Amino acid sequence: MPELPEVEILVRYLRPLLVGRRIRSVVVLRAKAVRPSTAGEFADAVRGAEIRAVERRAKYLRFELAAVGGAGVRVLLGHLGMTGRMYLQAQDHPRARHVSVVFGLGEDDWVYEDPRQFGGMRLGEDRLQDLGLEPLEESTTEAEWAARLAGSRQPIKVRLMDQSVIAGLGNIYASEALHEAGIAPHREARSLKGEEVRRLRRAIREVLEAAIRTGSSAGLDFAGRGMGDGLFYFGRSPGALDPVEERFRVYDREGQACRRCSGRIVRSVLGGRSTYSCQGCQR
DNA sequence: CACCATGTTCCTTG
DNA sequence: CCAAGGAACATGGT
Repeated sequence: MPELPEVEILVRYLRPLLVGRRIRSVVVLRAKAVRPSTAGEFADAVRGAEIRAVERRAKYLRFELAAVGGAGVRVLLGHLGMTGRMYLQAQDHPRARHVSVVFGLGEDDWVYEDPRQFGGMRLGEDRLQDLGLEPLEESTTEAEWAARLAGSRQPIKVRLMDQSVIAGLGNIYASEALHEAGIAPHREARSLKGEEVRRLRRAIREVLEAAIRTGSSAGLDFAGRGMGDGLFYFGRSPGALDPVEERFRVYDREGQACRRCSGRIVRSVLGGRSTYSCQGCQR
């Protein structure tokens, strides 16, 4: 479930369910999920704390925990990797196969599940240190964006996926944003004109906001057995439109026609990742 | 069996 | 120092 919009949607779902609750128990089923802490250290640090805030930074979930005595605030970061999910469910509910950590909240459990185990939870917020611009942050300036892209000979798409440059875009939305901006993904970052940087910045914002809107209004089933598109956990009724087809303009649409110009959508590989773009309207 | 997958980190090579 | 490429992580879908 992992790029910025999916994390934002998850944070909005979790926040009202978690803020004000106390973590009564912690069960670490996969030690790897809480590295570098040991399972014991992690559980001891979190048990008894009250959840004060649930936020997002880039693709990270950020939880503020207040210790029992109200002493200090501790930060817990979550990253979903490629397949991580989080949800609340009744305490006596049968546990899914790849659950990594269960936080007991009393009536129900806050569950972190991750089949591929590329994600994890960790104490402290060191990981936020080297992140680049937050794309939806209004206060970032045109000049900051331009400076981040100037000078680099890397393909613009690779640059967009570098979390120390702009934080939160992943493989899907990098392709989508470049299509929206009409810029070819293989272009050298430093070759973009001021006007193109402006367009790209706006396109990124639009694509991310549109994805958040779509997910927010989709009636997602966070705890369900994902039978949907692998991004959101839609239950899809037979004959219903494919949500991927509806939401993406280029991603995973190789060989199909562009909805904007009818050009061919092609797949290429940049930075080792599948990249989709329209031959007609991206240059 | 082969290949692909929303991410990040580490290592090697140039 | 930068950049590029590959492998690794672990599991599931087609």
